[in-house]
Amino acid sequence: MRIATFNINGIKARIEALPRWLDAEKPDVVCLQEIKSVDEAFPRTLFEDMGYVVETHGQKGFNGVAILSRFPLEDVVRGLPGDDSDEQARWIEATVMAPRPIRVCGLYLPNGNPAPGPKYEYKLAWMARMEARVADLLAGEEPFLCAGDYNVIPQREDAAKPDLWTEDALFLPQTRSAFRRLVNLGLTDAFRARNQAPGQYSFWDYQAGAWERNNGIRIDHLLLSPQAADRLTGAGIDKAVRAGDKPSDHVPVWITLDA
DNA sequence: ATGGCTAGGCTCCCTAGA
Repeated sequence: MRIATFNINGIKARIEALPRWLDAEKPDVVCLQEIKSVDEAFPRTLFEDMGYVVETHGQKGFNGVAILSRFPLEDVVRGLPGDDSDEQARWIEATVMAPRPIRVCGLYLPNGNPAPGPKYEYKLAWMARMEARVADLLAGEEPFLCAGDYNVIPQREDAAKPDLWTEDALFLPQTRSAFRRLVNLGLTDAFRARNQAPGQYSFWDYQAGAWERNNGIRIDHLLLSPQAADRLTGAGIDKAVRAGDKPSDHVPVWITLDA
């Protein structure tokens, strides 16, 4: 089973590129971020006609997450628990009813720039809430994963020019520390478990020829619970998608699981 | 002093992204 995460940077803008990639790679489950659409405007029938079940958690203009799945989705939760006043659509979770079911959490973690400031405080608070949610899920000792745009560069080798990011909310020590706390609860960074080579990125800025110079960062991650990691058979980044027509600034990152 | 572009709002410039 192949499970992917893809920040599409707008469903309307990716109305051709997303189906093109789905046709080519045929992932079983996809967590989408930055759909930038309300639920009613999401072109769900396009994906239903391709054999996917569609669950969205959108909002007007910005943010917005969704899950596409070839298997039924059950027990859908929209919004990250822990703060009823949070109106940003950045979290959706559901149980994928594959032969061996797995809980999938799709997330779009706040960017946090400029730091310091209220946006950075929101990012850190959001990460603390996610840590609490993950701790709850771990207590269940069931397979689950958290897939999405974390807006976190975990290590120097995850950026082409790490020294340019030292003051950035994606790479500040507090950000990386919060990410480590999450991982150290007992999750596995699936891509790094399978591939230790540097220079492998999931985002390239539209500006300044970042793609042409391979000036990228690795910020899209799939973190696996122990019971999910037991089944991990592969992981990769669909880098070529960035060179396609009208690309997102992110590319899909995927894993394969046993059965 | 500086984000070299892209996307969406309800626009003819603004916010936001990373």
